[in-house]
Amino acid sequence: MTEFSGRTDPERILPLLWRHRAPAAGRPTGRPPKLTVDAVVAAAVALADADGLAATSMAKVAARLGVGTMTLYTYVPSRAELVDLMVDDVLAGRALPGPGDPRPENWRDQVGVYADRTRAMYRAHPWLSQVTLVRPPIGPGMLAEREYVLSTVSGLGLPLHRINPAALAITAFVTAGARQEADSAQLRRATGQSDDDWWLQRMQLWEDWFDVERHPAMTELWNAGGFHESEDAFGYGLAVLLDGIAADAAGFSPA
Amino acid sequence: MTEFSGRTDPERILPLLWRHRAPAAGRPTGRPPKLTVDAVVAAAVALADADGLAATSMAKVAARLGVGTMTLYTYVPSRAELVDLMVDDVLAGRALPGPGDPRPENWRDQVGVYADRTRAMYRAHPWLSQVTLVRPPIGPGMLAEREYVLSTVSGLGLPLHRINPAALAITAFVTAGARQEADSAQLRRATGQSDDDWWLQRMQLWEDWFDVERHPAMTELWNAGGFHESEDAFGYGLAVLLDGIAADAAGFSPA
DNA sequence: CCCCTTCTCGTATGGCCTACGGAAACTATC
DNA sequence: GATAGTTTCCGTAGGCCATACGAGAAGGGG
Repeated sequence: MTEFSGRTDPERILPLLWRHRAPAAGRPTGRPPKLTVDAVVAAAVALADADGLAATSMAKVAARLGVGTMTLYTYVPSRAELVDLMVDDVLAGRALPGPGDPRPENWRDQVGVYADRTRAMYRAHPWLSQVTLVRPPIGPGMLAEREYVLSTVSGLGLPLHRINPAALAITAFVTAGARQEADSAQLRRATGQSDDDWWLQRMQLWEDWFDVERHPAMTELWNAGGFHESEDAFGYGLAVLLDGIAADAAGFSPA
Repeated sequence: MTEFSGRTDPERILPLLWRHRAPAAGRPTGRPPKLTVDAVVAAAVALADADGLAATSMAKVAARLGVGTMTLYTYVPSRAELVDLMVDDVLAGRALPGPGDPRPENWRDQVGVYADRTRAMYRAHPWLSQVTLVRPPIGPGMLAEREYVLSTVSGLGLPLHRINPAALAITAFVTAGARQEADSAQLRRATGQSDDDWWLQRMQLWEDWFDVERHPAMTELWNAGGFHESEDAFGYGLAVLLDGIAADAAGFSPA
């Protein structure tokens, strides 16, 4: 099941995301902490990378750090906040070019940088596909992403009310592809079977169940070999999506 | 966390998906069953619709049917198979036009039918967004979807190796949108708070954290009002994606 | 040496899936 | 009507999970 980010108290999670410590005015001190928030997040990310998000229980993260389970609750209000912190951490890890940083000139290549790094992020942290991002952690990583993608489409000449939709469409498509790849990798690990083997195993039973009459388009494409030598669907889809956005923008430029 | 479909033994799940009973040759009979597979699946879907997939435990499904928990294991090998059956059931529930059934003439409208019914499906069954479909149940519902989407792009004149990628890109984009909407609906239910309220609550803390210098494109678009009167991102994105596919196909047609 | 503050973490509760195996319910046969 | 054969029903038990609560430990400042 998907973990739901975005259920966390903003007054508590925002200072954590931006790593603002409490003012600590009189600093009365007390027992010194064994850990830091960063150490907890890093251990959780490492565990999730290795064993998946379901295996990233509070008990296992604590064990990896050599402390008792309940100690974690000193650093993080609950597991939900920990997941938010993990997510923004890896989002920021893409290190997308900020304002003033060097980037490709062509806007399509700029989108390419975003797509490549996002795919790499999901490959390194496939558990990310288990966390919905409809209410994302409002942290540095998430804001850097929005800034970068918006900056790539801002100069195209789109009308004002289409700039954000275009950026969101690009993000949605890129993320969908990266998530499918991540889910695939996790299944391969969990089952020891590749996607190709999985489909092959089912193809052997294909003729028992497949009704040619009800699926003429599939059958025709199959017989013509159209499933075998397919182009990469996400590369193709992103290319034509960008074509469509560019054509839309061109319609508003002076001819 | 996402539930992983596609981990199920094909020899057991395929007959269930297609509802082929064992031959029952000598039919020795025995104690008559209280339930059917369909009844179990229907109860599980109803429960998931109402309370979400996490709340759809074997114990709760059994309770809803008035039987002991372990009784369910007579009908389905495990919870994983039950989820597969639930998924194919609701996929088939879209009742997409099959070969010979009436459908819009224009291919864009045909895709529109697919998009609208898929969105409606995710609205009715938001738990679907928790199940990855990279190894989907090979059942009637899933095959009907592939057949329909492929049939809409088959007549465009695309080269053979781009027909399936185009169909997959459409599915990926439509599904990504529907899933975001579903996640949003689930969060609204779980928290009692709409997305707008959620963002508003965080906007109030915006100035404490947001650095204008690092986010010039966002800032400019915000000040110009580009976030307020935004067009629907998924409607816009699907339109330009189809534009891009059509333009690609036109490049192969005789001029 | 004591107080104050902070961090540490054992225990306990209520849930989850499902392996196992005995009891129950039905038909067919004698 | 008894018995055998077959199938379905389901209680129990074990090993996971998050986290509320509160007692005790470990520092600094006086």
